[in-house]
Amino acid sequence: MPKVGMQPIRRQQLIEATLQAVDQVGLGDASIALIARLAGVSNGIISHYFRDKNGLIAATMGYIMNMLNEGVRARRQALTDDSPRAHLKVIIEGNFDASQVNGPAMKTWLAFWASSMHQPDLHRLQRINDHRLYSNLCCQFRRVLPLYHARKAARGLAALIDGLWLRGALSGDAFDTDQAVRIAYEYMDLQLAKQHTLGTDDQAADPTRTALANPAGA
Amino acid sequence: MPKVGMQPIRRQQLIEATLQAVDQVGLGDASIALIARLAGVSNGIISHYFRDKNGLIAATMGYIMNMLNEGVRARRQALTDDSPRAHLKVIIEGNFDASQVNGPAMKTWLAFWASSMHQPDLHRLQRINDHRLYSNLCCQFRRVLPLYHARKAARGLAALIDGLWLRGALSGDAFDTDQAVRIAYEYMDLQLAKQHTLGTDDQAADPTRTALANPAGA
Amino acid sequence: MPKVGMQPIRRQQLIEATLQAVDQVGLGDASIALIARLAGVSNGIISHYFRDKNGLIAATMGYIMNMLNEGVRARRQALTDDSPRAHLKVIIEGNFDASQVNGPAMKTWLAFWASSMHQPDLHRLQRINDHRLYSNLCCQFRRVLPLYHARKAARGLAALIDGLWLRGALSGDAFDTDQAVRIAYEYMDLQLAKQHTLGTDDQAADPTRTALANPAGA
Amino acid sequence: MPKVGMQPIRRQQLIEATLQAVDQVGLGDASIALIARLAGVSNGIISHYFRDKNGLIAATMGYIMNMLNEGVRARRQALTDDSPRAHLKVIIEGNFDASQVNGPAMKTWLAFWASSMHQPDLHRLQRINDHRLYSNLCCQFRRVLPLYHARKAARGLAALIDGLWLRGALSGDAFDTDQAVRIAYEYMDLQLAKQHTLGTDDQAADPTRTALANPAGA
DNA sequence: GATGAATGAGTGTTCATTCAT
DNA sequence: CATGAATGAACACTCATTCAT
Repeated sequence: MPKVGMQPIRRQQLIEATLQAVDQVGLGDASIALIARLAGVSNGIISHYFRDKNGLIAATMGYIMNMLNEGVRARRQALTDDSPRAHLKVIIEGNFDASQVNGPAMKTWLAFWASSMHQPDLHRLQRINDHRLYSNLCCQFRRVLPLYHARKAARGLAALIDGLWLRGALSGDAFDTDQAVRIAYEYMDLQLAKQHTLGTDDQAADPTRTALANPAGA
Repeated sequence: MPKVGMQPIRRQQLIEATLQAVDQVGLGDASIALIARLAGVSNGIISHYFRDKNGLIAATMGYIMNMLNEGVRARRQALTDDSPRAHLKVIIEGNFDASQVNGPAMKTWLAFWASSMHQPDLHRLQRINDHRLYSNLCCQFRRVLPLYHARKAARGLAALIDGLWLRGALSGDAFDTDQAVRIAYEYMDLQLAKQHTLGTDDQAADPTRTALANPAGA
Repeated sequence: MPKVGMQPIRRQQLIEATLQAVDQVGLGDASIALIARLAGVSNGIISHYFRDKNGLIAATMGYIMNMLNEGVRARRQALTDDSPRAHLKVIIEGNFDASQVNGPAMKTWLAFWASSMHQPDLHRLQRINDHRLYSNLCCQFRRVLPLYHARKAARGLAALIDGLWLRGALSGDAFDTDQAVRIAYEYMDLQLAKQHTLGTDDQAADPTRTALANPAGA
Repeated sequence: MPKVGMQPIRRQQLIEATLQAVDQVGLGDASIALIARLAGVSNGIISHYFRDKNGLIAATMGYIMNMLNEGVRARRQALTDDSPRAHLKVIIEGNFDASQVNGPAMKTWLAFWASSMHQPDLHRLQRINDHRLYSNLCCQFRRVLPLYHARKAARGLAALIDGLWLRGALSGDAFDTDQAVRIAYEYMDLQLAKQHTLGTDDQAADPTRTALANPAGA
């Protein structure tokens, strides 16, 4: 029963079977045979749609990352308030979206991270994604904070988001999204509060720049 | 060249070879044959000292975790200042100890996390370790903060530490320990600063308890 | 050279290679690699058709047992005489059929028996087969003998058949089918001869029943 | 704690551990390590007392066979009646002695038979034992039967004894010694009864000789 | 487009054997 | 005598991949 236009359907079918397989047995034991069985297709078809197993895994990660970005994008579009705080909240919430805190997604992320340490193509994907979070956060903080502090705040908030996600994923219990979001909000607010004491003048506020501009310490 | 009393030497030798192998090719591709070759011993010896591959991996993780705990313990012992802030700094620094931010350790941690999602024994090890960090932090925050805030601060700082570590590990660049420590210190200080506005009286300070005690909002 | 519909061909091919391997080196040393080599296929194909080595061995035993049953069935079908004696002769002859007294079959049976002591699935197969011989014999003896004597005759003849087969197999020499059949016939006839002195009335003929019916010895 | 005169003790200790191991996991899985553990000694000692594993197994079989012969010998010594029937009963009973119908012995016999098909030294041991039973039976039958009939009776009774033993061993249930002995006795008596119709004159009684002497059938 | 037969290298693991202590 | 450390080949089994149909 060969059909035309099956490509996107089959691809989606196989990606979802991959997530299911990783959820059940982990990436290491998610064999082509298991994935094909879960998808209800033959082994051979995978190489037809995704060159090889790595291709399928990369596509699966791309799918999850796309879900993440979509979650943020959709929330941003629904936004009426254009304040930095509103935008930051959107980013935080998007990172704890239901699409990211379910079993298959969490297990796949962890496996992906481990693999990215040894597979250049996955590592590239990983860096892009990591940078996007930092960049989005930094961009918003920058609207109210001097560059140095915006960067530090963005680094901190990105790490806090990832850390909350990580500890939630590893706990084995259901993910407590509310608690995670609350902690992230608080950090965001503490950073935003600096705007009232610092201004946005970069040079005055950046201790490293001052130090570098005055190497003699005079 | 069989000798008696080789057990501790061989075990250490094999654990180090495992770290080396994981560093080079990842846990998934760290075969018994590769580890044995790196250790300069035969394949068969591994089952002699560690029942099977899982035993070796569990022992390797135990070794890394022990290094982490030792790093904190040693710093704490060298402490002259008994303040919560000093203790918290020790915990933060210990978590970014050189033994934890090198390639082999970082790759092993990531692989361990991914595996712990599907191996009950590793998961148990993982939960113990996660809880230790939280518990240590909470214990110190509790000395100056009401319980609710101490818990929240501990959860936040634990997540921030893990997140900073994670993003540093995944970056692929050399780990910027100073930057990580600085961001963690700042979070710690922001949380400790609450002690001047909150006191340590639990019930007054806990918003959830207040809300519950006053459900009608009167 | 992958083809469709190869399953029955390959299965038969592999079963015959297994018999050949057992004949050459014994079941203990009949490795997957050897069997595959004898069959002229790759190692991996075995798990494709028979889950694992046990599956192949069970299938091989099933094949031999089927040959045995077929041997009896075919002889029975060719029968014009419906007497118990004729049927018993058929069973005896079937058990010394050429398919059962050749090297591969004899060695496989012996190995199977030894294995059946520790493998529940093989043991079940073994019991079914053992019971079939007894049951078939008993059924025929029952037509002319009281139940108690029919059972005893069937037990004896089954044991004699198996014992003749066993000693023939272990001797190392070519199997002397004629001698074995002659001895079994004689036992059969000695048992059948009882019909003229006993009748077929169960209760009168069964010494155990008589004893039980008359416990006081009156 | 090296002692003198340990040899026979250690050998016996290891043979019993071998029987225990075969009973528990079968000969195929009875590793040196397991046997040594069951005996409470080190792996290496086995090669000290029995060249290698085959040596241990051969010694174990020799031990069981010796038990069998001892069982017959002891019963014969206790005999007051010197009749052929009494001697035959002794042989039958000895073959169903408690030392031969327990789990370890039955499993070891079966494994031994299977191995004897491919190991010349075990095969030799096996033939000697098989022949001894036949020879003992034949010797007694010969006292009252012509040679041809004595041989046939001995072959039949040997087969019946082995077959009863085999089916009992394979059944998985407790061995019903009484039933087996009863069936064997009956066969023995049926054969002995021929003495009243045949006499002991070989030539008159042997149908094959008669046939050969009279090839024309006149 | 889709199947599943077939491959063969690679895996973890077991194990009899050796031998320095 | 006795130990147990060490070896390394052999094992069953898995798996991504290929390809004729």
